[in-house]
Amino acid sequence: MATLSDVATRAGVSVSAVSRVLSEKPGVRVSVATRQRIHDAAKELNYRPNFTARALKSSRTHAVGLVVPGVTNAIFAELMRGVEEEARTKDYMVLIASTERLPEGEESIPRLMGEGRVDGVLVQFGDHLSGDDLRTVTDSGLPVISINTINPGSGGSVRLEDEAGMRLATEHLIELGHTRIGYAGGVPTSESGQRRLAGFLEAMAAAKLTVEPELVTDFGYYPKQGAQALDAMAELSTPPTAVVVANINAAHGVLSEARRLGIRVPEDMSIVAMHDTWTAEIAWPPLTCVRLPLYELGRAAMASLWDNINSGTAEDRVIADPAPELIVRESTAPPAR
Amino acid sequence: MATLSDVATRAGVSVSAVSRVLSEKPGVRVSVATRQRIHDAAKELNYRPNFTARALKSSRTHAVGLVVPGVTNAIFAELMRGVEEEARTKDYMVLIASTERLPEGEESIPRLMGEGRVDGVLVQFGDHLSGDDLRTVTDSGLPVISINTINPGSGGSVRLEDEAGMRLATEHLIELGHTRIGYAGGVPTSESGQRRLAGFLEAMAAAKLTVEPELVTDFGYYPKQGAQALDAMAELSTPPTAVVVANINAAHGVLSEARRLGIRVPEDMSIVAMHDTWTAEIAWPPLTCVRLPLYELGRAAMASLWDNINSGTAEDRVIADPAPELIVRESTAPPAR
DNA sequence: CTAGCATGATCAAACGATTGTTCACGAGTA
DNA sequence: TACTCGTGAACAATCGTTTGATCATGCTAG
Repeated sequence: MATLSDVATRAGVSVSAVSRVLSEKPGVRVSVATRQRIHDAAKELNYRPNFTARALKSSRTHAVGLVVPGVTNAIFAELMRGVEEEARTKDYMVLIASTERLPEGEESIPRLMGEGRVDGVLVQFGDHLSGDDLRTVTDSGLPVISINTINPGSGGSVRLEDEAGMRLATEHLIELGHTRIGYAGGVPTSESGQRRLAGFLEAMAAAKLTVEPELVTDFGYYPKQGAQALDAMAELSTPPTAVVVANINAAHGVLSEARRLGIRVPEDMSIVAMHDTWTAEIAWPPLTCVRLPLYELGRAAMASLWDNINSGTAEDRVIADPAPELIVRESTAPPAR
Repeated sequence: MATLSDVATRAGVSVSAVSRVLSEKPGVRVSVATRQRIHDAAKELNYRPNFTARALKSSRTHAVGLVVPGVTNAIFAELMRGVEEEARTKDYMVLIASTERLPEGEESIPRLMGEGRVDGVLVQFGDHLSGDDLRTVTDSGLPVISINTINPGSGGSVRLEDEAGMRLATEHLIELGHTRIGYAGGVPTSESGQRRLAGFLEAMAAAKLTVEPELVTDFGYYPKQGAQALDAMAELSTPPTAVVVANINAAHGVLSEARRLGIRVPEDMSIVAMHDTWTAEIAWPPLTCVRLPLYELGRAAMASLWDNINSGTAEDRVIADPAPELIVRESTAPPAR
């Protein structure tokens, strides 16, 4: 709680002298003696610069906002870990803003962005964020990096190779011998969802397999919606022998629902999912997944935001290293026959 | 980006008038006409009070820190959700500080607390936080609420009924007919760990069952450590027929390891775990758990911190509503014979 | 007619740090 | 001796809000 002027008094100098010495700017003219006295006084008083004062003067808060659809899923956790770690190296703090269950008319996003609380924002648009919210975010004038979506307005983005990932997943099923393959995707308005679907369709087309419309669903990425997707497919006269699920959270829902419906995985139906979080291993059966670098995505997002804050550059980056990788576990097998 | 003085100019009044009107303090004498003009001007300029300036003047940042051992687990997620939601009702923001993989000598905690960035801190001590860290936190003078640990220094705490929870879990196994029951606990220095162990021992004593020392382990709460615990028990000449795992994350590790060792759950060994997160349902077999109110714990923690910030009161609360509840799934069964 | 007072608004001093400008002093030069 | 210049440090304004103190005005009451 010691202030600059406390230190100044104790060292017998002016506050400006203390400020200059402690901030260690090159080219300050202070004698060795006073420099020493200032350092001593600061140490004795356990001086720490007051963040709010600094932020007011410099209009830099050294904090960024992370806007996410929800915090209770493993994908968020991985992403968060990457963001957190990169933020630490940049001497930044992370403010979480979850859009989950936001009451109607709640304006926490505009407030987060409009009050000068953060220097920039990382946004992962969920399925349910409105165009209004999007506009608020992009119109704020703050540096924004959108995660896994190309931002229609200004601002940069970081993305994964969704298309390649889904191709990999689909090819795996095709190689196993499946021909009637279903797709459980996200809501069609989502841009990354479109890329994932494209990857699936490409792989199917490349193998000269037809994709029947009723085998392509777009309920969403939550477990419940995965369950819905499976329900829809199970009702068909000839259900698919394998399903590509565009999100691992939804895949967990698919698995639960399969158990409920008495569909054996992988004997009756193979499941391959997008994203490889730690929950893939504890699931039953352990999920065959495509691993995309979520942690690196988080790091890259934070790094890009930092660049954007400090130099105004805004680029759209694709995180391709490490490359998408198929992790084969026990939820996929050749079709029964 | 509009400031008070921008609004003042536009409305043709002084900044102080604007400040008083917009902050809506009772007992301000401003005519209806100017009041209206001020409101209009503020709206037209889309004025938002600058957070840093406000924080500097009032020494209130309307932000709290949440210090946790890690962000990639479902227990954190539940807790976080509660904290977040309560914070929103109190008009507070949450800053995450993970102590996971903190480089040696990293002083992010002292900085978080010493620079006036937050009005208070919520701390969930993990297994690996040093006494030094603890002292830094309690000595900072900031309001602190510790989560699921009684804080040795000042500051309040919120806890769960760990003891009752473990009793419930153990009694479940006893009722199923198990007599040789193992215990996979957290590191012995953790206070909540001691309470959990106590609950286990009580239930065993009440049933007049002996607890052999080699059946009680204390590796920790991470999946890997759960696996270690199972390894240790499996090596015994007579392994237990059931194991109480003091943390669901560790339980997932136990399950994986059991699969690796060819131990069938629940046929060869029953597993019951503490905490009921969403991962319990996707595990194989779905885990029998004791549900403790983690979400409510998060809310209560934030609410207590708020009280502490605003009135200086610091109490130790036990969150007993809803009461611990046994959720029976498929990882427990009567002993084979 | 003027002291007293309520009303409505402005002034100005903080909060703590940063930073361009100024100042005092002594050494070096003409 | 007078002037310049370099050095080491203090002065003072500023960031945007808050808030106690002050002030101008018109009205009531004595």
